[in-house]
Amino acid sequence: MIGTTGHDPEVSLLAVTVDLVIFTVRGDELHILVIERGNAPFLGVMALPGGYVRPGETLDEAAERELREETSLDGSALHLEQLRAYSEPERDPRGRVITVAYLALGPDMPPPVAGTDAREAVWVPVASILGGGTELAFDHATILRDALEHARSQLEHTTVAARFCPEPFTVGELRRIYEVVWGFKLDPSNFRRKMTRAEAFLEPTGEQRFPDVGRPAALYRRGSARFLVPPLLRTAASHDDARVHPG
Amino acid sequence: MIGTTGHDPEVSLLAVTVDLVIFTVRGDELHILVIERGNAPFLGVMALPGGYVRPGETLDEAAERELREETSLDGSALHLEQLRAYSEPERDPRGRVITVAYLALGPDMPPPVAGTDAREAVWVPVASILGGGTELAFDHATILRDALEHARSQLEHTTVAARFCPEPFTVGELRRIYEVVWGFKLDPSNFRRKMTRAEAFLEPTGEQRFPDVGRPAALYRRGSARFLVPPLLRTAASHDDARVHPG
DNA sequence: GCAAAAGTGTTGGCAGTACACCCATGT
DNA sequence: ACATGGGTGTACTGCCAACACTTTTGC
Repeated sequence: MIGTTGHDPEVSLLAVTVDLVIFTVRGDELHILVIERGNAPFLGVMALPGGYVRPGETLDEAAERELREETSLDGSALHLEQLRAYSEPERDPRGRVITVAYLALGPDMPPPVAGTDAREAVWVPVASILGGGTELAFDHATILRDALEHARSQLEHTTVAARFCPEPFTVGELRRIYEVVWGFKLDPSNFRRKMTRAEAFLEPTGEQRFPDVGRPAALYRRGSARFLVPPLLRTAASHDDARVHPG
Repeated sequence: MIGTTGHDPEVSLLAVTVDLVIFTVRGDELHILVIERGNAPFLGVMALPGGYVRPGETLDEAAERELREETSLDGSALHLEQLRAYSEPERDPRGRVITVAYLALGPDMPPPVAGTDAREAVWVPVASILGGGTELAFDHATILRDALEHARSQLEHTTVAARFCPEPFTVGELRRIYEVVWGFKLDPSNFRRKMTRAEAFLEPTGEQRFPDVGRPAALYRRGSARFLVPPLLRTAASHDDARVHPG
């Protein structure tokens, strides 16, 4: 059915963009990097950073390029991963544009650069977007919801949570990442047991950090493992109460 | 950095295709549907079914259309899910073509249609491709590997395995799906316990099936649940061997 | 024909493990 | 206040045994 001529298929060309969902943990809230649009449509509305894929580059390269432009951090410092493609014909009022969404996780970063291009980038709490306090352009709210669920799931089975922590870090800091992303408290004792028993997840430095208050905490670096075995599952029991973000 | 004119961004248009990894279980082997290419490049080489995305349709619609054309089954009978995009500039020798891969799971289907278009579709054991016995065009072998790993992971956490079974089906048939896709034996007792206890996974019909040999088995239909809680994990212990009972 | 064996599905029990929950202690 | 460590009861699961139901085989 493709190519009714039987010779040259009816190749339709599409505009392709990449859009980035860049998560970080600031304070006790999950944040995402958004830009204020400087052009129509959605002039002045917040949107995910992104841009068109250039002829010679892969999608991964385009995502890394956009990430560098927005955060002035090289991709090696962050976890960057393709999410999925979004292709609703009406998702962009200018015409047919499909986008490939990427998920990026990183430690709390320096204030985003705003000088190199006309767009102003800001960190916004994810809760204020999902709660309706901040609108996102296009279908970017849908992409954000998918990215959040994917990130929450990734924390169960992989070691990416450590990418949120500047090295070296304590077990308590890593636990706070889980609590902020998942939205509920974890038992410190059980968490420590699982994390330290997981093979090649946490690599002890032998040093300690002395906080303003409380017992000193052992410091760790990221290990070589990419998967967390056994996984740390979000069980039904975990959701009981103790929401980090009530209301 | 996008749009050096500051007004009209340098929009590059790309050819976009969808490619389908259609899995089914035939006998005791996992099979995939492939077509023999009728045009250059890779003339005569096996490839994943797929085709160009048309201007008005979403990627999902394009994937469903290709699926219908190749299997003469509507999408409602199969599980169809987007995998990810592949975008290496050199993946297609004709020029820049990015593809979005889809994963389809379904019961053993009627012989694929070969008359409507010039392409001949055949079921091939996955093992013969991964083992090197059958070559695939483009980067389709990579896509297949990714799809297989994704399918294996999906069986752990979701109820998609039941999509391989024509209704009604027995617990033993469902267990064989897991064994074939994962490649090792499962304990019948434990498997039954987990599956029947999972909420809304298996819906008893009250009927029985009388096999050629052995005790009659209770028949079930797919329940409404989409996720399998608690998950059925591929633990290290499960990989022991292909034997049910050691010794 | 009848008994035994073989093959598959189903049920239940036992033991080891993992985890949620709680408590204790160090700094 | 927080990190760390340990202990206990419960739930889950791997392993195993027994039983149920049917067909096939042997005599």
